[in-house]
Amino acid sequence: MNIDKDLVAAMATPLVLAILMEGSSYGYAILKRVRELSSGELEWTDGMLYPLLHRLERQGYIHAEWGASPEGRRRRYYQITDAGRAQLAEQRRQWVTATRTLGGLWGFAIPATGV
Amino acid sequence: MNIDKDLVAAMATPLVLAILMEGSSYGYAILKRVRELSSGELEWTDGMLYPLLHRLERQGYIHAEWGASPEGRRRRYYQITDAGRAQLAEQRRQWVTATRTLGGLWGFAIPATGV
DNA sequence: TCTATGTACCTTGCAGTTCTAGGTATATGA
DNA sequence: TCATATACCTAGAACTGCAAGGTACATAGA
Repeated sequence: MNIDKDLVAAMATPLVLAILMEGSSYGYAILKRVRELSSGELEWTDGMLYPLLHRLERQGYIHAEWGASPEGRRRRYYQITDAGRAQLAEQRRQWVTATRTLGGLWGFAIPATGV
Repeated sequence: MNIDKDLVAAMATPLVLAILMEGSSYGYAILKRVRELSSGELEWTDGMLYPLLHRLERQGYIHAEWGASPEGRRRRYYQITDAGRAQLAEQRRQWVTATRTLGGLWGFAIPATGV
């Protein structure tokens, strides 16, 4: 399928934050989770993800610290912060608004109970 | 509210094409329709819209011709083409996919019947 | 007749972003 | 010892979006 560049950009931040809501994680695992969640339709490269993680950290939405895998390879674990949770809620609200607007023209709607 | 830059970019093309599905229109009117549809939450400037219209025309999704308002002012009327209708359907499909992916994490879903 | 407001369209330029391409390193299994 | 998977990082070329600025005319009101 291949999702449009603009739509991928719009999804990037909420997707990473939402994944970190499931529990702390690290770059390589996030990359695999994205592929899994989108059934392979989102093909992020690591070169796209790492700069995003750095930016989210700079913005205070996530917090990072070094750890290690069971085999001893270094990993940089990320967890979502309070600011990140607030940001995610805001993005969710915006996404719903956008989908409502388009949905009105397209003939579908997000159920009110889901919002 | 103020919607995020990336989300605005992702909505732009489908929104314009969907508005033109309602019937041919022109720049200034499209701008007002966008405000109306989003209940004022999307504040596009004309400096954003006109380049977009030109791009969509270049891509063959819309067709333009000069006309005039009842008062005699020139207007550039746009109508959606077959390619534009196909593109709109594709974008709709992508939007639904994206919303499903995020919706799975966020706990809402687009009803299957609406797709 | 002058001014303000709404209608209507257009483009340049640069500030900002993005992601491709390239790099490092280690564990495991064949 | 070679290939593959894991794991992370960055420089900078390439792109792009949109704020700002420009033109023009109709109408209403002072």
